[in-house]
This record gives sequence, structure tokens and C-alpha cells, in this order.
Amino acid sequence: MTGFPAQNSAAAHNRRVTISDVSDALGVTKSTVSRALNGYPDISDQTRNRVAQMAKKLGYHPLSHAQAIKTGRIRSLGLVVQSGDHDGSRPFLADFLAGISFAATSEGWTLTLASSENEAGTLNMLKTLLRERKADGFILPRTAMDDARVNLLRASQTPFVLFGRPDDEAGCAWFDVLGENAMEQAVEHLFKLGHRHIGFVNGGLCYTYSKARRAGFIKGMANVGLRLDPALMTQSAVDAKAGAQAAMTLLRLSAPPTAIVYAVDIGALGLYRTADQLGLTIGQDISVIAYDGAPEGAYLTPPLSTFAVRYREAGEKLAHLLIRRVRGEPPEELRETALADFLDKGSAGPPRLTPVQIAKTIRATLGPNLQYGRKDQ
Amino acid sequence: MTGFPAQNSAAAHNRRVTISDVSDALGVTKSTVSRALNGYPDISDQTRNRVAQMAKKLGYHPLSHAQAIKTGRIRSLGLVVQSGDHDGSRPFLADFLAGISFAATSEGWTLTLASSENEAGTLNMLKTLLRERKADGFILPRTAMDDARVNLLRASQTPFVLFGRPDDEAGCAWFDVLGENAMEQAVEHLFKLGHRHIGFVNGGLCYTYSKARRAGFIKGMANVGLRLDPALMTQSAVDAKAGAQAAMTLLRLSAPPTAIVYAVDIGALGLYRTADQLGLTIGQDISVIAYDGAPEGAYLTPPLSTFAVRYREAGEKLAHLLIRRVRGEPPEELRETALADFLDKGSAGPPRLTPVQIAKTIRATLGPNLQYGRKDQ
DNA sequence: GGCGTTGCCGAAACCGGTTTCGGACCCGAA
DNA sequence: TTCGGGTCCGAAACCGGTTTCGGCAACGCC
Repeated sequence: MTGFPAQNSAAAHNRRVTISDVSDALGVTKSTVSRALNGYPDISDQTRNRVAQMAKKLGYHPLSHAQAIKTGRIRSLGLVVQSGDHDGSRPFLADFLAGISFAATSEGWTLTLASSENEAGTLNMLKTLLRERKADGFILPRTAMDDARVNLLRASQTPFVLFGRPDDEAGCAWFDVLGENAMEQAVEHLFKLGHRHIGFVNGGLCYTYSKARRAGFIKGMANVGLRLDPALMTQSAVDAKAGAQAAMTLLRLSAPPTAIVYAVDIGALGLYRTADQLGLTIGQDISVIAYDGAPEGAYLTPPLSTFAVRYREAGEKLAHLLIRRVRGEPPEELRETALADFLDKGSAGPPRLTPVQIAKTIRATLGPNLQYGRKDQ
Repeated sequence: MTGFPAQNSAAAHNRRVTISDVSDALGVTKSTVSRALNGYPDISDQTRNRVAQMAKKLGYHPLSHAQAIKTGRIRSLGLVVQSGDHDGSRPFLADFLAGISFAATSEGWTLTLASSENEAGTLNMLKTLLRERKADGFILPRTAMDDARVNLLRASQTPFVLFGRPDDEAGCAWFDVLGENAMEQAVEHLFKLGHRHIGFVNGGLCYTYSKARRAGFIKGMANVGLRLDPALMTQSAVDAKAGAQAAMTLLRLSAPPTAIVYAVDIGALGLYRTADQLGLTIGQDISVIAYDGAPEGAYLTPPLSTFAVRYREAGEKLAHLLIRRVRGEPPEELRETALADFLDKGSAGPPRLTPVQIAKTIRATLGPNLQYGRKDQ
């Protein structure tokens, strides 16, 4: 000990470098080091520099949970993913998490992740994480209509940021991808290809995105001057099975659509099954454009044309927004949006058949078994 | 204050309940409460009960990072997922994380998640998390051959548990699914269907699982008495593109296999493309069985027959193992394995063609363009 | 009755930081 | 010279827990 510089005594014992090691090495007190490192104004530039250099030299990194005990901030973002509801969000999870984690790391923050099966579980998880202060704020994926998570966090004064715009914007920060814009483009794209009978299969009606995407579809139809046929837009699907049933319902109409816009890729996957059963070729007899950019769609034949969301970017944006929110910026200034990228992969082409011809093809395929559609019920 | 029970003074001010609130309410000291709650033997049963009841009544939950400052343990599991290398692990990430998170929560722990692009990034991330003690131990997915993560964590005396058996078992705890067993069964299944020419496409050669799966394939071939043809087992693929190229190589042989075993589902997806190009029908002209249970495979026609890994269960097991490891149990006692479930979905059927007929079919499809296989190169 | 145990709990130090408060020092102005 | 006002830093309290140490009281024992 005697005679050895302080930096060696810590390193030699393989002990972590504490703030005292730094202050001792400089002959100042802990408080000076702390204030110097945290940008307090009552520290001279000279001292500040000396402290910074010594901290670097010794490899001093403050323990965030030691800071937290006094400051209350632990520099961690909270995220509760709901695995049970529908698998619409699963394929992108890796990208989404990578984005959040990357952004968090770049600011010296970490990500605390939890998962739950359903809404009640999510709320419990939030309460637990809140109680133990495992996170300074939360990223809330999949904004729902009257989102219980928002109510909870609002009540407990916890910072949060939404992925998706809420219906009640008060006090909310968010990042969102403009699905309405995509749906609008989808309709216009199909119209240009020659389609005049276009169906719409929405996504989860309890989520706010479905309202936006539906509105976008309607706007697109208005843009190109097509009349809305209510029978062609009553379906919704958040998984392949429901997507298949929705397709069946639409295609068994006496005047089926020649193209269908799906609000969710995973739903559109079901159309492939149904089309196979009904003897229709996707991209020729029946066109489809969906939304999300799910990897599953890329392996189908033909690959699914979709509006791909850059989930990694979404994760990054949300993380940065939340950190700013935790630091005190008002939520009204923390609202960003982006556009999805259209990937024209081949599932949408010029209509080869008229609605009547489609119906005829289906009847020909099913033959005498006209009850096919009811079989699964 | 005066006259009010202690429990109200905390609740009324919306302040968090601390250990002092509990001790004051009982007229004992903090140390008594702490020791009572942590099971120290020098506390009478009567006092212990009184403390426990009061803690519950007041809703006292110790702050894990306040404990951590003294104990060094923060009750958090660390996980660094490597997003950049190959997407073989992405589809199951949601399940895997749900499993870890569920198990962690059930024991009062949380999950700290980070991600990185490559091995160097992963190591840096581990070092960072280690330095700031954001986790008490780590779950290491995808065990590699001479795993740098293991070396790092061994050197820093940090508890860890591997998903996948390591080549050097010393000091390692793990959970693994016996891929060799699955590959063996795959061969036997194909043999029973009548296949006598079976190809093998391995996965990532830098990971330990590939050695096991290859060994399983070889064992299966031996079990049914088939001769190993080296030309049929030199390929490997961890994504669809490589899987397609591997399939192309195998199928353009003068004596192509009638069935192919893929070590990784995502690789097998490529076979669907190649088969389509070569005019072969999967499940009839060419059979395939793969491994992982990737959701992508379920949407193909025919759906991919695969050995599905229960990733959620794997996550749960790993979390529990790691917690036990952090608590001090020796790694030798923390080694578990499980089997994958065969899902016979239709991509493997009796061979309709002989190898020679397959070659002929391919030539017929490609027509004069015999260079097809080289086009992409 | 004196004495060593044992059971049980309080007092206080401690963990690694942050933050408040006050005081030493220097400067310029009165 | 004195005084007011900055500048800059040390001393010490504090955050919410854990852990060491020591002491009191009751007990059994010779």
C-alpha cells in the first residue's frame, strides 16, 4: 500500500474502481469528483479536466444502481412484450429489440425486458417493474384503443412512449409509421394495375392502427374514384387462419374482389391457403398487397408484396424518444412518424379475370362440394 | 404525523415504502427487519412473523438496486443476442425471451437484454454490462466452437449458462436440445419411406450444434445400413439463399439424392426455391426434413416437416439454471437436455422418382440452359 | 450465588454514489 | 482597510438497504 499510487491498489486486488479511488488519487474529495463528472457549474475547468483524465486513466465507471439509490434513475428502458395476444408482432421482434438496444447502449442505457401472456399480465408486470424501479420509463408497443397501460403509467407519473398513436393524445409521446398512407398507396397501386373491385381485410380492431389503416384504404378508394362496397371491407384478421377465413368469405361472394388489401401480413398469408383451395393463382387471378414486411411473406410463391416497416429504426427512435422523455422534455415535442417502404414482390398484378370469372373458377374447382366454405365451421 | 400510524404517512405522501417505514411501525430497527426478511437465524420466529406481516401490510418491497450496492447482486439475468450473424435464431426469439422472462419473473428476477451485430460487439457488450454490473450472470445463446464469450466470462468469474453444449465443458453449465437425436430419427424416417439416397445440409459450422447434428446424421445412416456418400454431405447453409445453393449443388449431381436432411429450417426454405426452378415437387420428387420448427416453414406448400424445438421451454430452463448458478451451485450439476418434437407436415413422402429420373426431370425443365446452376455465381 | 451459554436484538459502520451547506480564498469597489 | 460578492471546494448528511459487532437478559450448571 504505502508508496503505491492509488490506481494500482485497486487494480492489483481486482477490485472495481470506485469514486473514492479517483478522489484519493487526486487528493480531492468524492463530492468534487462526482460534481465534476456530472457537470456541476461550481467546479473549475482545470479540476474538471483533471478529474476526467484520472477517471479515464483508472477506468472508473460509476455503478448505475449506486447512483440510482440517490437519484432514483437507473438508466434503463422498460419494455413488456405481450406474447399471447396475436403473433402479428413476433417476426419483427428481433429487429425491434436490436434497435432499442442499440440506441440505449449508445447513450449508456440498458433495456429491461419482460413478457406476458395477456393484458392483465402486462399491467401486473408494469406494476412490478415500477415498484422495484427496474426501469425509468417504458416503451409501449402496439397502442390499443383505450390503452390500459397508458392509464396506469399516467397515474403513476412514469415516463412512457408509444409505438403507435393513441386515441387520447394527452400527455403522450410516440413514434408511429403511417399505415394510412400505405393503405392509400396500396389502393392506388392496384387501381393502376386495372383493379376495380378491391377488398380490405383489417387487422386487430382493438388497436389504433386498424382505424388508421381502414381510413387510409377508404381515402385511397376515394382518390381513384372507386365506390366503397361495404361487403368488401367487413373482414379482419391478425393470424393466418383468420386471414384464410376472411379470404374465403370475400371470394365466395357472388361478385368477389379481384384484389385484396390486407392490413397485416400475417393475415395475408392465409389468402395463399385459401387461393390454393379455390384454384386461384395469386398475383394473376387474385392480387394482394399487405403491410408489415414480415419475413414469412418472402418465402411464399409469389412472394408477398408488402409495405415494410423498418422495425429496427422504430426501436431506435422509440428508445431515443423515451430517454429524452425521462430527462424531462415535454411529450408534445416527442412525437415522430415515418413511412413504410413498398416492396413490390409479385403478389399484385393486373387482373386476369373479372369478378364473375373468378366466381366461376372457384365453382369449377370446388365442383359439387359447394359447401366447402362451411366445412371448417 | 403525530398519532398517525406509520403506514399512512408513507402512503399519504405517495412515497415508496422503505425498510424504515416497516421498522418504525414495529418499533424495531432496520437491521432487525432486514435480517428477518432475509432469513437470518438470529431472529425469533415471533419477530420474523410480525415483520413479514407488517411488510406485507405496508406493501414493502425492497429496492433491488439498493440491496445491490451492498450485496453486489441485482437479481437480473443478462442476455446478449447477436442479430448480425445469421437469421437462424430470429424466428424463435419471441418464444425464447418469453420463456426466460417468465422464469425470471417467477423468481423475482428480471432480464437485461442487449444486442449486437457481431462477435466483437457481443464481447464489448458483455464487458460493458459486466463493468456496470447490470446483470448477475449471462445466458449465452448459440454456443460456438471455441466460444470467446465463455473465455471472457470464465476469466471474470461471472456465472453463465450456455444454450448448447460447449466443446470444452470445464466449468460450464448448459441446456441443450439433442439435435443429433433428431437427425438420426430424420434419416430413419426417410429410410422407412423408401429413400436410399439421402443428402445432408449442415448448419453453421462454427457452432457446436453442427457437429452434433452431423454426427446424428451419420449415426442414422449407420443404423439403417446405408453407405455414406461424401458428395451428399458437404454442404451447409444458415439462410435461405445458401440453402438454395446447397440444394442446387446436390440436385445437379449426376446421381442426386431423393431426400435431403437440413440441419436448419431456414436453410431448407431455400430448397423450395430451387425445387421450383428445377421443376421438382417437394414431398414427392424430392423429400426434405429439417430442424428448428421455424414458423416460416408452416406457410409453405407443402409445409416443412421439421423437428421443432420448444424455445420457450429452453428459455425457462436456462433462466432457472442461471439463477441456481448465481446462487452458487456448481456448474457440473446444472446441465440439462431435451428432445425436439418431430412435426410431420408433408414435405417428406415416399420417393416417386429414382435419382436418375430426378436428373432427367431437371434436364427437361432447364432445357438447353444447362448452365443454370452457375447463373447466380 | 456466581458464571458461562445461548438467544435475540440494537447500534453503528458500510456499500458507492449524490447533494446540500458552509467556508476559505480571491477580487474589486468603497 | 474593510466589506460584499464570486468562485471553488471540503465536510457531512443522505439514499435504502446489509452486515458486523457487541450487549442485554434469561437460562442452565456447578
